[in-house]
Amino acid sequence: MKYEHRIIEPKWRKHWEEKPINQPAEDKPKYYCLDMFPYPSGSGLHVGHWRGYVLSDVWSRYKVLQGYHVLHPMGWDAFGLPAENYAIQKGEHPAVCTAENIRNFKKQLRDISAIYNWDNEVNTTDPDYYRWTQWIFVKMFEAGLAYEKEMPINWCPSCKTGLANEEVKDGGCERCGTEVTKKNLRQWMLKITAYADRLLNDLEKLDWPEKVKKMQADWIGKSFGAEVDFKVDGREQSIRVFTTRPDTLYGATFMVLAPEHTLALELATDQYKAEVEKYIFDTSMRSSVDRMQSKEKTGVFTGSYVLNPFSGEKMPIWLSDYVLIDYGTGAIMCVPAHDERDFEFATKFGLPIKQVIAKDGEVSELTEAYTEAGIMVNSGQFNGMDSEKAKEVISDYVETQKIGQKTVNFKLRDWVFSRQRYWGEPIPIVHCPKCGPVAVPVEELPVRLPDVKSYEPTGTGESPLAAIDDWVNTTCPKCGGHGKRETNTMPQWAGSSWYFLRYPDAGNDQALADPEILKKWLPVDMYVGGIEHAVLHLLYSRFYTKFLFDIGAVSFEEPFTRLFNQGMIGKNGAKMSKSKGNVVSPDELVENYGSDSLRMYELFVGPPELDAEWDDKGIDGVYRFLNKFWNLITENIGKNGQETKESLKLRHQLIYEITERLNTFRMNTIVSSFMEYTNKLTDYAKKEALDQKTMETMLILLAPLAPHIAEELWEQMGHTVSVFENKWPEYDKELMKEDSLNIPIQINGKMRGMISVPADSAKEFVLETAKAEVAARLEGVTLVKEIYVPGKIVNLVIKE
RNA sequence: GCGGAUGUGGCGGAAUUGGCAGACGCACUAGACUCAAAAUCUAGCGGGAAACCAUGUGGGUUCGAGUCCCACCAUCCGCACCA
Repeated sequence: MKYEHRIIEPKWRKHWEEKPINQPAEDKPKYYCLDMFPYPSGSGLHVGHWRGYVLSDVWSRYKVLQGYHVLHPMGWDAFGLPAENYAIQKGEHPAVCTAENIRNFKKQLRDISAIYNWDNEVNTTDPDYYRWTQWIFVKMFEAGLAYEKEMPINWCPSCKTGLANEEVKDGGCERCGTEVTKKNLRQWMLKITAYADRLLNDLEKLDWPEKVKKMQADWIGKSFGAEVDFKVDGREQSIRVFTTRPDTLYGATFMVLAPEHTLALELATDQYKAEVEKYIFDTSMRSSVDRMQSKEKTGVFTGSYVLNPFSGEKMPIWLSDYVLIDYGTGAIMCVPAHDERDFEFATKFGLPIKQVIAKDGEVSELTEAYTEAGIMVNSGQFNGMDSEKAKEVISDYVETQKIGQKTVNFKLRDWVFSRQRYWGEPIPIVHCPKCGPVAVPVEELPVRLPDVKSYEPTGTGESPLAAIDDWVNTTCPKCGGHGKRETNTMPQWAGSSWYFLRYPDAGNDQALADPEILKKWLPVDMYVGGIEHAVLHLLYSRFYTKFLFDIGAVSFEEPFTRLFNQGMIGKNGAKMSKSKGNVVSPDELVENYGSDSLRMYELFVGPPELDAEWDDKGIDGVYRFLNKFWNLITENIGKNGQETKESLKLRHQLIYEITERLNTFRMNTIVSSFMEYTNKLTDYAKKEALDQKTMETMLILLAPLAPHIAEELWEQMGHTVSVFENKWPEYDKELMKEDSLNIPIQINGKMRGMISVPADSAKEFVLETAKAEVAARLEGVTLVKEIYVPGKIVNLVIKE
């Protein structure tokens, strides 16, 4: 007898839609389980997307059975480049394709019967939604956190838009891989750096994978040190550098400025002017990728000197592109003895190397930079001091001598927030010749995205919106005079940085969400999604949440309490993608095997946090299992089996296995446990019919994984309410115990036999039985030691 | 270069955290059923004739190591001149 997934799955899908399993109740605690929402692409969902969605659905259903009222919503990250590019390619308006794609995605999502709260659906392109995306921007503008700046930014020549630093990977565009160039553009920036410390410090509160926390911490890149002024020889001017190693100040023998440094040209003496000019020009022509790849040091001497405030020595000033203009002060003091890069530079250009830290206080011939801590030498009054201590002492000294100050530096840069593309939220700003940039009053939001004839990117640094004169020209909200609308749009991240706040109160037209409702549901208890957003979406969302906390719009500072990153699914050794032609669509699998089988295979394919290889044959295994399971239960319904010691034991062992593995997110082993125990119970059922309670327990445990089959069998057992009305069963360790134990016997750590003894046997008895079992091997040897680990193993140590 | 993760049969992977390595499944082999095939069922399935050898390699700790420690190799990921 085969189970008919084509009949029972639609039946229960319909049933759950009419009577949701996840009913609110006064006394139920809340649980907010969230998936990273997809952008609705034209190719639909593939089995890789399903993996995360199945995980979160299993988790949600488990939480329902544990008595929580679960919020498990879904929505659409529908603005942005992918949607727009797809629309351009199809020659349809993005709004049209997006709506169509959403319909398709929704149908697919329904097919796994994920218990999404569709009443709470959000769509970032809905004006009722992006009204609040714009509202947040206005609030940031009012707080001085959104500002305009003209500066060289990362520009993708293929996407024809500016990018945030976070969107550049290996010198290429995060979306399309095209090499990023620099372009001088007027930009809207968000001052995420104002939150650097909080974004860093609060990481420790989060139950997130260490890897993601570390990636964010490295991205924020906080380092402690000092800024120190070096007087230019023969001038009144001085140059400020940042260093994390004030302990090496005595060893600074030269200085290097970034070629873009404002003083670079000015410092060049007549003799060196031409060379300096050439170097500055050459550097400006090099691409960032080129600069990144060749680490061979280049540089040029300016002819000028600074004076080392500690040693008093004259230090030549050089220019080199290994010094970055946008970190620290764009100038460094060079200590070749104790910094690898400086050592390389000094060696190449024949600059002096002066050791000021030595391992044991003994100066030695350096063949490479000594970068570790040690004892101070050649450092005047600080000689003999531990260098770690000297960091502190010399920093203090710098401050008291008023030649600098202790400083903290971050790698994090402000967020380039404007995009020169059509399909995004208009930035709600009017440029007034008299008042400057003025925010559109919040009661006039949303600023709707107008229709436009050509929504293709212009590539000029202007967005397509700039071509719509009657939209661009407007009145200044402040003075009523003529003004022009901002024509840049927001990046895709704008809508996704706060969507999790909208779900619990998706229809609210008074605020982004009701504070009381937010208080109830937020923060998100479990957030499931891919690792690719480690420093993009996840950092931006944390920043938005902290800002909204500061203006009193929300009452918590971190949006996602727990994060789980599922691994990617690949095929033929590659990530699934349309271009590689290795995409496996779930639709056919649902049709042929049913959603229960697909769900279980998604779990069974491998440890959820690791990447996995899709095996087309693999789903056969879980399909066979579900058939076996079906047969086992249907054959035992109505047989009136009685509970036995054996069935009670197996039942409690099963509850234990499933519960513990669920709690630790070892989903692949849940499926194997289920298979194992189904095999055991099938053997058992050959002798003795399964009792009611055992069968019911099996169904409740299976329900989160394979809800349709569990629900159907539950009904066939005679129940009239859903299997999800049950409480998750509990196990009793006493009842799990075996009557007899199989104890392996080792001699000198090698397996030599096996005995079976009653579970409560005394040590002496076990050892005697064990020795009798391997008696032949004990003849003529000395027994040195007898080890018995209760219930586990016997090891006899002998000497020949 | 720096940092992190991973490494177990033909394949995906288990191993109660130091105690029977290879659970569970895929693939494969043989048998049953069938005119035949599919499906299903039964049995087998790391290597070796065996003693034994096997968890990337080499050491170490331990009565006992896939698990702990040291060194190395390979693969993947992140960062990449951040002073």
